[in-house]
Parts: sequence; C-alpha cells; structure tokens
Amino acid sequence: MVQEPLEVLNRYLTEHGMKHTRQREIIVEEFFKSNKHLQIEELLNQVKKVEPSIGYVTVYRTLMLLKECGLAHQRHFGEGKSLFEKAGDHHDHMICIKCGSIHEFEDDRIEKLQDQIAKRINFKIVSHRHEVYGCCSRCQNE
Amino acid sequence: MVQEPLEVLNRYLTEHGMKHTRQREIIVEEFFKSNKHLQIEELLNQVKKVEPSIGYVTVYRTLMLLKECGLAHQRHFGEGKSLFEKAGDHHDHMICIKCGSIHEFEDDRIEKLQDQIAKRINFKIVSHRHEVYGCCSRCQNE
DNA sequence: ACTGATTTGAAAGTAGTTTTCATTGGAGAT
DNA sequence: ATCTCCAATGAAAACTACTTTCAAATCAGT
Ligand SMILES: [Mn+2]
Ligand SMILES: [Mn+2]
Ligand SMILES: [Zn+2]
Ligand SMILES: [Zn+2]
Repeated sequence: MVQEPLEVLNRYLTEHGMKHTRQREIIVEEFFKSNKHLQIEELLNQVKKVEPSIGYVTVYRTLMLLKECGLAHQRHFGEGKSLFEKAGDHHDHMICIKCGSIHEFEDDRIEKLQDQIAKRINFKIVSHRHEVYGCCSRCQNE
Repeated sequence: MVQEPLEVLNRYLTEHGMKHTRQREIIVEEFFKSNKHLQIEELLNQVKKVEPSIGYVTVYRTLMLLKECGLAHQRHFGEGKSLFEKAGDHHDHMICIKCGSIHEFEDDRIEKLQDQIAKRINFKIVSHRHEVYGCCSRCQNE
C-alpha cells in the first residue's frame, strides 16, 4: 500500500522535531496539486494567490524538505533555473530546446544496458540522468 | 583524414578576423596536452606555470572559443564547476560521487533505443547527456 | 613605425541559489 | 489560557560560478 505524501511528510516533521505551519501546508498542497515540472518562482506565484505574504525562501526551503523526505525530485535541465516535480515512477526526459516542453520516457532496456556497463567496471550505480535535447513535434512544424 | 586541432583553430581565427596571440597559443597547447576533464581553474594553473600573467578570463574565453569551433566539450556534472574535455568520439559518463573519478562509456544499443523513443513521438534529437552517478570500484573497497 | 581593430586582465555585474539573523509563531508544559 | 522555548519565517546579505565591461596593451596589414 502506497503512503500518502502528506502522511510521509507529517511523519518526517514529527520525527525531526519540526513544526506544522500554515505556510508549509499551503506550499505542499499547491505543489502536489500541480503535475508539471515547476520552477521555484512558478510555485511561489501559485502559493501567493492563497497567501501573498509567503516568500521565496520559504517555498525554496519547503522544496528542499520535500526532496529530503523523498517526495520531490529536483531537475537541472539546460543551464537555467531548476525544476521540481513530485516523486513517482522513475523516468527520464526529452526537452524541447525551442519551447521548453518536456516529454517523459522510460525504457527498461536502456536501464538494463546501463546496469550491464556498470557491472563490467564494477561501478555501483546510485542515480542517473538521461536527458535528450532537441526539437519537439510541434516546434518542427513552423 | 582528420584535421589537426591547431589547423582547425587557426582557420577559425582567420575566417573570423581574430588574432593569433601568445596567450591563446599557450592555453590551447596546455589544454590539448592533457587528456582529462579539466576545470577552468585547473587549466589556469597549468597555464600559469608557463606564463603567470595570464588570467582566468582569458582561459575562460579561450575555452569558449574552442567550444565554438567544435574542438572542446563543456560538461556539467553534479552541480559545481563545469569541466572541459577535448572533442572526440561521442561518449557518456559514469561519475564517482566519492572521489570524482570519471569513466567514459558508449553503447550503440542505448543510442539506438534513444533514437527509437524519439522517433515514436516525432522528436528531433539535437544532443543528449547520459550521466550515471555512483561509487567506483576503488571507492567501494575501503 | 603607423593605424585601427582585436585581445587582454582586473573589476564589476549577473543569475540562481543559499545562508544569516531578528522576529514571529507553534505546541507541549503549567 | 498563559508560559516558554525552540523552530520557522521573510528580508536582506552572502555565495558560487560564471559573464560582461572597459581602459590599456597587442596584433597585423599598410
Ligand atoms: Mn519528470
Ligand atoms: Mn568525457
Ligand atoms: Zn517544442
Ligand atoms: Zn571513486
């Protein structure tokens, strides 16, 4: 049975002597409401619609917290701002260099080949990033 | 027949009304002398042994120049400083998160699978990065 | 050597975080 | 309900890794 994100977070908070706050509640709710890859500032804008006094730093810190308890992933596509997405099944990304759209993919055959190569040099894989940059279907027709 | 890096560079310089300078000569020579993935500051240190008056910015600009003429690649592993390596056959990387050592690999089967996935969504690939992070053989025994 | 554009190096500027610190606020104890 | 204390917050400052600016120095064609 899968744990609800909020349960995981609440357990993490109590186990670490951390507090429940209105800000965290709003930020986490807005984050999980969206299904996109979000910049900190994008999430901040969402959050400010609910509570305008919340600042960038609190959103930033809450995302770090979600990362720490494994509920979010931080991605660094290209060279600009990083993006956050909720954790879920593993996948990699194809990123359109024209419009920025992101297409997720996953392929067990690639992951297996990757494991084989690692095993050959006795390398213990902890994580990987496989990012493909190019031009999406929509951006090719214009 | 393969072009010598220096020929390629010199042609690029004259074709773009750029000049041949002692600094560029030293920096390029030191860069191609090494076979590693180098930080700007590492290359700067090498260069300063030959000519201490050369500054960071000139090394930086020369590396940008080498990138522009396709003689070097810039890599962004992890989140820190970027690394530069001379251009050559395409390959991807396994990076040890303990000691920082880098193992290059290439696998046509992975590249083919990647092409297939792209074709399926009509995505035109321009470039990709496939980086595997983990623990190298040496760092596991200690 | 003269000339005019290019290069150089120090310093300043930028982007995207990340840390600091004074103040506010949550929650268990009284 | 109030106390108390430690954690959380937000504004501002600091930080990192570049990137640009600008005045002085260099290069290379007359
Ligand atoms: Mn994703
Ligand atoms: Mn390499
Ligand atoms: Zn696109
Ligand atoms: Zn290692």
